[in-house]
Amino acid sequence: MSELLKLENQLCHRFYTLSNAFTRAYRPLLKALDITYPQYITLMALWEANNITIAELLERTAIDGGAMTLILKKLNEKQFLTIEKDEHDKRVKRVMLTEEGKSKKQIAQDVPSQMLCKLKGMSHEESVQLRYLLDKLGSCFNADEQR
Amino acid sequence: MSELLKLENQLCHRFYTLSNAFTRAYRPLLKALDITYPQYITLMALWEANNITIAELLERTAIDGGAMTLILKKLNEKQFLTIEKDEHDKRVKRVMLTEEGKSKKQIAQDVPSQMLCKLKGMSHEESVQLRYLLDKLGSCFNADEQR
DNA sequence: CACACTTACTTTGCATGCAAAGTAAAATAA
DNA sequence: TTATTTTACTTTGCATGCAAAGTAAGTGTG
Repeated sequence: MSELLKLENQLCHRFYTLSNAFTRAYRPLLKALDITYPQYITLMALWEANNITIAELLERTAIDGGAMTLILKKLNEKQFLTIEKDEHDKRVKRVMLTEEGKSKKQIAQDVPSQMLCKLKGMSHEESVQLRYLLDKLGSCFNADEQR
Repeated sequence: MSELLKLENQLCHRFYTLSNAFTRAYRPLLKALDITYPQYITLMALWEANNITIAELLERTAIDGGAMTLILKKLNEKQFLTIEKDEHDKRVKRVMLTEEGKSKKQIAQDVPSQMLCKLKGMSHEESVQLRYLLDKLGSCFNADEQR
């Protein structure tokens, strides 16, 4: 019967489903900011560390490089940030939040708590445990990429 | 400093990252079958329950309806399955594996175990615990959608 | 029976994710 | 210094994911 091939037994399918569920759940919350979920991740990275290179942004967000080019283009059009070439190394581009981009952080403050409200079914201990296991799983993939 | 907005603290970002990591990790494993990850999920659903409606397939796989139309078209072109209208209700379409589609299950047997090899960092207990927590988290979203 | 409503899918427009190819510039080697 | 290689990004082609609109075919109502 090959239990191994049952959809119910696939860890990957749970991640697939949950990741999509998160993206859908964030959409209405991000509507006020007029941004998509990957754009939100990008902004979070910048609110934490402004004026970083695109390479650093890719590192922090784990977003695809090709996609990032478009995301930054969108966020630039929306006046959230500017992009400038590094003076010393013209291959490098630096991303900087505009005042407007910085100010959006205030509005975004409510987003995480609103999301947490949707997840009331989980206790604090459980979410801590989940986070631990997710990071452990993540390290498996990272270790794999090292080779 | 708003700890809440730090990328490091976002559960959603872990899911985003891990889900993408899974998709990338599966790609080389699925190359022998010449299918993508969502196509693999679709086939797994059919190997478990053949001759089901598209609605049932959407239910089981949690794949987007619009995407499923294209996925089934691809899998049909690859001779993995056929699609026929239901005799009694012409709105409904039934998906059936071809002999070739069924036979691919044998080749796919190895995929899950190969993936498990990549995740050797986790113990059995941990993966069981992880699965429990993922399902619990999933039920939060499902409960939310009921409204 | 005619009209409104619901279903089961498909189509469309937009935004990624991914691999691979392409480009410009900096670092190295010869 | 010139050729080679490496970097940091961008571009391209293909496959979804998502919301919303569209279509065809049953259902339910009066």
